[in-house]
Amino acid sequence: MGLDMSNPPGLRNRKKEETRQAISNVATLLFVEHGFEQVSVADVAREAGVARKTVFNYFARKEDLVFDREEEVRVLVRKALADRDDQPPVQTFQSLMRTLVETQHPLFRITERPIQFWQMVADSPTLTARACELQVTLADDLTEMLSATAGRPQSDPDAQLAATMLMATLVVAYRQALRAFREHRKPEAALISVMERGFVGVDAALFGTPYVTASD
Amino acid sequence: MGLDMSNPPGLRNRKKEETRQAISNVATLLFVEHGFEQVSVADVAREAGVARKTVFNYFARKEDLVFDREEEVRVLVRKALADRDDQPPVQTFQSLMRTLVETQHPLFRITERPIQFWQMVADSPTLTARACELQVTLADDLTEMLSATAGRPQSDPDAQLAATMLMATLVVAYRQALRAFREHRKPEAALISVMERGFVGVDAALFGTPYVTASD
DNA sequence: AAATAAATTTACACTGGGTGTAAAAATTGT
DNA sequence: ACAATTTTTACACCCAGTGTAAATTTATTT
Repeated sequence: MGLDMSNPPGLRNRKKEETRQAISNVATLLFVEHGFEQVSVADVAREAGVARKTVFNYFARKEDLVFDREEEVRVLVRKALADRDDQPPVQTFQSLMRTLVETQHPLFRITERPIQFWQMVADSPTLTARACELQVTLADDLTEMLSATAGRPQSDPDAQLAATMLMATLVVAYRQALRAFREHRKPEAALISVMERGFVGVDAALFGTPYVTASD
Repeated sequence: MGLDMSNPPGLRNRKKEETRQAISNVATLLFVEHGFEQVSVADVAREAGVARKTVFNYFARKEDLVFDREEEVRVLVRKALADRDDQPPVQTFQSLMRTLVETQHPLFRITERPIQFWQMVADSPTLTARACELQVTLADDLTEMLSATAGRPQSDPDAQLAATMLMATLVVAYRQALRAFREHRKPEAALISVMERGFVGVDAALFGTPYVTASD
């Protein structure tokens, strides 16, 4: 039946998913209220009614209690690159981002919720550091996807440059959107403005490579 | 006498600088030989003939035993931006980077030493993460320097985009240079190739802003 | 339904990074 | 030589994260 091959129901797997969610929810609540550094993993465990070890059983690092949606983004990008109709890969990626912003995709819309989430991140050196890590991980993944899509060797310099500049652009665009929101200006306008500028830059930097130029 | 206001000699200050260096040197040796994660701060302290607390007295984090030259880069950039002759700031920065590479500045030349240094970093998740952090810190500092130089408000979106894309470019360029070195190709060629591409992108992205366009 | 196999939770002990405190040792100035 | 200041040290903590083996829960087999 299901489209969800990854989770054959069964009592056991359902409970696993439930406790995982329970722990994650409790953690988020505590972190937002008291700050990431002020809440220990032991606190989270106690509040979730579970052993400390169980928390680490589900989340390798404390920071993973906060960041656990990277994979969704990766899937979106991979799918878009697979479905593209002989448009160059960088253009495909750019279109995807424009669409996600315009359609207010849950992971990209700027509302009160993400604001306080990123405020919590900004208030915690540990979380800020982890966010940096995730950014370069995503850039590396994007590098592989781009080079694979263009039939180029892994870690092709052009792909790496494209991916890193694209991620840089998105990070700055998102930061400016959050800033705009706090200052009661249109966040989407700020986001798109920076994003389009960045995209122009990427296209210029990669001009002549198969990442921005049609292959046939 | 001194150009070095920061260190009035005196027996005490001299010894401080000596022990700091001693600890740092011992640490680097141990880390390169056995790997960052395999060597504990207690090991470093013992080998340096000093108390564990003393190590943390000089270096706030274990990673700081490895990365302690960021400030030198910041100073170089600040000086170049101050000395510029009404060239737009982004161009000044780009010229500085070209010069540092061409003149084989100690912090930028690609030789056996940095290779094993960065290999050690690559082998350690902790150090890799810290390197990411430093990258965004430098980008933020560069943002401020650029916007200040152009007489714009702090955290100007254009400055932030420029700074972040510039840092992204440099990181990719340096990574490719290391890669070229390992594969017995000309590292400088690889570095410059990526760097120039990135600079073209930055100029295109920022076209029309005071960061790449002459002010008078 | 009972018994067994497999996976999960838990208690416990441990390593290592990092901090606070107060005493001991060393440096400075008079 | 003595007093004031700074640095080092020993010691006692807290917290993140890991390994292990026992206990508990779920799945499977007969």
